[in-house]
Amino acid sequence: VTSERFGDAPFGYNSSDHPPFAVTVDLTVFTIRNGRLSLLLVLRGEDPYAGCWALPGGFVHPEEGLDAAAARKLPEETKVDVFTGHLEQLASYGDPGRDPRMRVVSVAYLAFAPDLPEPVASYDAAQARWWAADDVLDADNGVELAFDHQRIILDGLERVRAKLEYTTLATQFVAEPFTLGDLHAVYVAVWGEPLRLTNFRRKVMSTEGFIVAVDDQREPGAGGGRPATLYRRGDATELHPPLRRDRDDIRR
Amino acid sequence: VTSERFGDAPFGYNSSDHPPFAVTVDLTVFTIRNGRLSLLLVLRGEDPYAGCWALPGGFVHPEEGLDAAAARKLPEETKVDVFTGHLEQLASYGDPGRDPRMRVVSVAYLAFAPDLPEPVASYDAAQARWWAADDVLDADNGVELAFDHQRIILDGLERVRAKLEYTTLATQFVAEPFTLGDLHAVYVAVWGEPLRLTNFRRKVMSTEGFIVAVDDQREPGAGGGRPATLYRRGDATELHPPLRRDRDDIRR
DNA sequence: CCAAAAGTGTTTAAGCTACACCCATGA
DNA sequence: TCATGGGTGTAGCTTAAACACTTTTGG
Repeated sequence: VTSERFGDAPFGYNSSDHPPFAVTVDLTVFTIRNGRLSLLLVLRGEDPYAGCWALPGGFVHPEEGLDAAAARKLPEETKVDVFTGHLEQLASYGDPGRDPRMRVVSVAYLAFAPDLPEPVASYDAAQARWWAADDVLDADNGVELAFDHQRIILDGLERVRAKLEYTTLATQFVAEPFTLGDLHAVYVAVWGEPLRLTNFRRKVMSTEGFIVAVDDQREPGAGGGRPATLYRRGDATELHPPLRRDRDDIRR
Repeated sequence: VTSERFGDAPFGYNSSDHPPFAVTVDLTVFTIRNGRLSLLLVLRGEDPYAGCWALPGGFVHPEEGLDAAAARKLPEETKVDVFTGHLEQLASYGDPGRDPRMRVVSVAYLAFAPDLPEPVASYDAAQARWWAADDVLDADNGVELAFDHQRIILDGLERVRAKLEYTTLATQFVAEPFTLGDLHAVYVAVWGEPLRLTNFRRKVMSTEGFIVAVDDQREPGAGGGRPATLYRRGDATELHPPLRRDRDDIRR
């Protein structure tokens, strides 16, 4: 079938060599909301998986790169004009049967967003919303996920957690300028463990280029308290040595 | 064009929504040969890129998962009956124009192989061979690479180097049983830096489940010397704390 | 003055580096 | 016995965890 699809290619293949696949991008967009690591999901209105929650995404266009497709969908889905944050490829998922309609290979992307407005606009209500990652995965909450998106979300989560260890990407979760307490809250939310602020401060400050102080500026404490120094993101992208989390699954 | 390709899908899309792509897997197979980190390349006989070296790979079959496609190609390309080693997804590459014939998305895989026989069989000579990674990339050696395979190789290389830091995958480069010197040689080859054997030993031994001693067995020294204890791979997969390399590009 | 949040100092433990030294084998 | 590669002990440095303490604001 449809071997003429590539008939104008200089060296004609026939379609049995390269059956056509649909290629999509799926976005795992993470942010911190109310002190919890959260991700954006959209409610499916049509079968398959009508009524289930799914990662935002869409088909890759004919003349568009994979990264470009992800970058195009990102502002659309988060309802912002320009997306400021971090975007990277996560992994690809292409099991036969993952979409009952046809053979689809999905290239998943991982995005780090600073706190964005809840996308529950009037008519859009319940179509797209932020979910706390724990609530999505703790199953008993009745969140049903479409396709193999649970697998993708789990992979994305692990990547986020790992990346905070050895990169400066935590700063992509906070709006500038930010305090050390803000940054600390990101780590606590993502790793879900206490993490002493006092030693955290020392480690962050000792990594040159992680964060830079905004000259002499301060922020009044909310209900009293000493004003914190304000910072913005530095030039560094990797942490050496890394910030380490204790993992239950691995004992030293 | 060819919208009937998916005409039998329960919810008819038209092809403008999901133009067909070809999907391939490309393999970056790494091993240690003569103390150097090496990878398998095949010589292209046809245009495009005839006479250039390329990563082995091929089209994903219609009813085959991505991992399955990579696992199928791996023994074919390395000319072994069963591939023992490590295989994981690396990343996907889908820029328009990366293949001049048609739109191809390639899912690259990364494989760790113990030292395999040189695949230069008689009639096959110069069709596929192991290249030292440095020689492939140092450009002046006249190795021309097909497609965007230089990018893929660079990504694969960085992944190999990083993985030795925090996983036990170095053991996948040596045949069992092996000595601590063998394992040390893997790290030296991959990282390309001295690494003190004496402290390396301590770190490896202190990580429970990294390697386990083969009961009392020893190997005669080649040109004299004390016989080394023999080990096999343990159950552990991750290293805590990691083995750290010093990186030039990043200063603490 | 008190509560609250920010930030510093200090003790102690743990890990890592470097280097000296001992062990077991072949020639 | 010497050369060679395998393996251990240990002193000293560096990093990190824990916790007590000081600073600066609002009420």
